Amino acid sequence: METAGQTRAQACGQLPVEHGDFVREVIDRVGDKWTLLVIANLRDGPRRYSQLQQLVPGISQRMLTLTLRQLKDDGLVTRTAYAEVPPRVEYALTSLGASLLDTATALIDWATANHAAIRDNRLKRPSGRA
Amino acid sequence: METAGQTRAQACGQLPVEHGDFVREVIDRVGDKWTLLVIANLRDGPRRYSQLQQLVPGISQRMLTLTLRQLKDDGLVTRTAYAEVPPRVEYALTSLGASLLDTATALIDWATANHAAIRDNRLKRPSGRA
DNA sequence: CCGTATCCGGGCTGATACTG
DNA sequence: CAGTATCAGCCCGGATACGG
Repeated sequence: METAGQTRAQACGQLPVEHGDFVREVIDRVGDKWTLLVIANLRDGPRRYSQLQQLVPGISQRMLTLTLRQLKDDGLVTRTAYAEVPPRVEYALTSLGASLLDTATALIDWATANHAAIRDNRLKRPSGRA
Repeated sequence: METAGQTRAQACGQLPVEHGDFVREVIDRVGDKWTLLVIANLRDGPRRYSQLQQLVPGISQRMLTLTLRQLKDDGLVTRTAYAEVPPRVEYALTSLGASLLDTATALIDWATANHAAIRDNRLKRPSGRA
């Protein structure tokens, strides 16, 4: 289907924004409330469930589980369960997940660098915002 | 809450993922359904309202307006209305918006390059997902 | 320790209709 | 052309309680 489609899409030097469908599908995933943060926290290697819960401040068990499962289903992380007495489960990025890590990091960096400016602007130009 | 607790959480040259708050606030904005696509479509210069509506396939008037207004409030785009007989309004990226463009483009590129792989993985490893 | 299941509310979203 | 207004639906996401 799209194996060759995307190749020629950007042949003109433009961004392949035209396939809003694919992009939105992925952005919707990546751009949801926690995914990016979880991925970013796996940058330094495998993490345990409880570790991630601490690393991502406000996340609930439900959301962590859901995010992790989704990530695993999408092939971005691996899940390894050790059948030990105190159960231990580790999550790690796959190569696919790692490839997203760069972009994710960039986005987080941008957010960190510019969130103050955004807030500032938002206060200055109230055009009906809540 | 976590007002002071997270501030000193890092300090070792790591990514500032610890400020999940700011990051999430921005990611939530940027990562919503349409923002990224709209921004990407402003890469080549100012666009008119109706142009954007065509450029972003499935977007509704409501969502385009909302996204645009939000973007304007956040200082990522400018809105210029020309008092002409057929009303004309143009939207353009600010420097702040342009600085996000790089990252946005990277994310879109990633999505374009890997959406097939993700779909593939999703079909192969059903752990309860559709 | 690592999840899962259920309840439930809020906000985002789309469709439609109307205005300057 | 470029919005605004309203309504109804759906999914996200948090809290809680329970299972392996």
